[in-house]
Amino acid sequence: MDDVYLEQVKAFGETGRHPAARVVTIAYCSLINIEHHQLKILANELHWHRVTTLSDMAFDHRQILDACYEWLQKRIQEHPLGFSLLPKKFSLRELQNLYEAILDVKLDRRNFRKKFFSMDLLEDTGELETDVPHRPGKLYRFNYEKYQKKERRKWFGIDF
Amino acid sequence: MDDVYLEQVKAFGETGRHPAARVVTIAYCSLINIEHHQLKILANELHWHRVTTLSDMAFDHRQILDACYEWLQKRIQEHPLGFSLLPKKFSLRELQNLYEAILDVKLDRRNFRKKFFSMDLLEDTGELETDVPHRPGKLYRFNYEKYQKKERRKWFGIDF
DNA sequence: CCAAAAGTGTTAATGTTACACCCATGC
DNA sequence: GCATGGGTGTAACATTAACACTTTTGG
Repeated sequence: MDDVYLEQVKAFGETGRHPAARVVTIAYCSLINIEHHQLKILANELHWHRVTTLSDMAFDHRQILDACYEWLQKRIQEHPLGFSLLPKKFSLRELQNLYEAILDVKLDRRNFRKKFFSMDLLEDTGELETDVPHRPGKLYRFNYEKYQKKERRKWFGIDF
Repeated sequence: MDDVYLEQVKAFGETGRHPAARVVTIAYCSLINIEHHQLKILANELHWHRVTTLSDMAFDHRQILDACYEWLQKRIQEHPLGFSLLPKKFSLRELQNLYEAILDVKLDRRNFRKKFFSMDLLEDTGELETDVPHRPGKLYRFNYEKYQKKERRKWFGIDF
């Protein structure tokens, strides 16, 4: 695929990963909407899979996948990755669904809202959802520019 | 050096890092007590340096160092790295000094104490500091076993 | 009018920050 | 007895968690 934003997760370079030789793999992770991206290589049994129902993988590939998923769960809590997976204008429900899916938790709707609004990075577009069989939600846009300018504290607090 | 525990920080593989060819570097970070470890290679101008007063570095090595330092500052807040740098039995003052040095912040003594004791991973050895020109502090030991068994929550809270 | 999800506020619990006094040791 | 840093508790504040009712739309 072209034009996908990748972030590096980790390099895997243990001896013995591959039976034939020492192989170093650098794993990257990306959030992409599979509706909007086609796999270019259709050979080699290349498919999309659910993370919950994965068949056996070769070598240490399962470990790599697990490392990526854990990385993602942590990363998305600390950085605004998720928006690349949503349309430019999205409802809070879509955003929450995304977080719930990735983190595999249920979140309180009101507290989720408060949290995001308190970060002050979502802009009301003034538009509403359409074609929903219930009260339409407002559509928001993520303000990347504001996010960039925001000063991030180095100190979060010791906790382990 | 032998026998130092390394943790991987990041791989650097941009094109153009090195003028001659594409070079991939995998950076690792370790906390070691330079009193207890000798540099084995004395050629090649290999020395210890303070991070605060570093001369120019070749290629993108400064970026690598910065990435490592930032990684360390984050990592030490979430994982018990620091103890590898202290003697097995250490005073809380030593521990706090370590955190203050790495994070480059001043911390409140009482709150630091409370924080660590609330994690319930420090064991009182019953011993005291010696040869200090003031009231000696108690010596503690970090309980790695308890730390391992501790269940870590996946969910910390969205914040960016 | 019914179903479905949106929108909203308050309270309790928890965690974090700020801060001051007495104590034990070496000199 | 003085200087130095060790040890401790509390109150204000900030953050998070829990929780229920009204509103808007489509059918």
